[in-house]
Amino acid sequence: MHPIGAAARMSGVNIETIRYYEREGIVPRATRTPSGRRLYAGEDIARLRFVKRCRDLGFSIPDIRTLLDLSAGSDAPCADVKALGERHLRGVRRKLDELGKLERALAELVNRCNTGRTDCPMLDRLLADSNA
Amino acid sequence: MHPIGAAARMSGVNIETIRYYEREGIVPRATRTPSGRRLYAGEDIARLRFVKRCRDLGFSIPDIRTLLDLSAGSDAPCADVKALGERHLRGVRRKLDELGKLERALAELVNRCNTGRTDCPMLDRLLADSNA
DNA sequence: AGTACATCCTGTAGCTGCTACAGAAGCAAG
DNA sequence: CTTGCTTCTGTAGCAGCTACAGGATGTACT
Repeated sequence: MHPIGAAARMSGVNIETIRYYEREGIVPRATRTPSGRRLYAGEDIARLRFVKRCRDLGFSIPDIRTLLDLSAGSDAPCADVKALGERHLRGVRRKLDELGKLERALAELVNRCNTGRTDCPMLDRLLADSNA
Repeated sequence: MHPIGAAARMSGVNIETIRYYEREGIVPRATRTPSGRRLYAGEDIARLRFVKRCRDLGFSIPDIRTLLDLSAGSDAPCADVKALGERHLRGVRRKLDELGKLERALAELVNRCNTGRTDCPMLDRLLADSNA
């Protein structure tokens, strides 16, 4: 059984975030020492690591709750997990697309800027009356 | 002079957000009718549109403040604008890169999932002890 | 004049997912 | 027994809005 600092190091989730997850019920309330300090067993740390990996993949907290529920159920949840993953993937791809467009627009604006001139093409564009 | 609803339609910034921008000092306090309603002139709406375009390009509120200051100054700020744009562009590219990695990792996980099996490769991966 | 309805006002609270304190207490080593 | 690290609870803050509540105002129609 490890105190929260060790659990943080082992899971990669920082201390404050672990406490936050506990408050939110993403991880169960940790057992406590008589003085009230949290203690984590291997499976608790595994769960933290699971949450961390999901977060690193961009899953939202509600999605992670669902994934945890699915992983706890005894039936075969692969279809549900896959569906959730695909939905999330579509969201990621949409964002990627939007960010790509944004990058191109921004790069074009910045490229127009030839330092040393009095007027600024980028500002002019941003200030323009129309959207054309 | 237009009331806030018209200003919102014309600028593409929604009403609550306009009020928020005023509170935050991103746009100056609008003139009021005797009864206290906001009135917007053409230049006010242009400023809102400027802010909107910057937001659409992903600039932060503090950055937009800077851009507004630069556009208000009488000297040639193109170098500064360009520098700010490039800094932001680097951030966008970094995000794009991270999101791309995430997309690949997620796609790989989802692809492993062949519905209909009892175990779920994606869950297994997320639950695994190691990071390998 | 009355009335129905849209628009607007201020002020405050909520969203996401943490992060950062403050102030107090416990714990381990020398 | 003191020093210094860790942990505790509870609360507030971040970004950038968005969504009320509860009230006032404006406008159009009868």
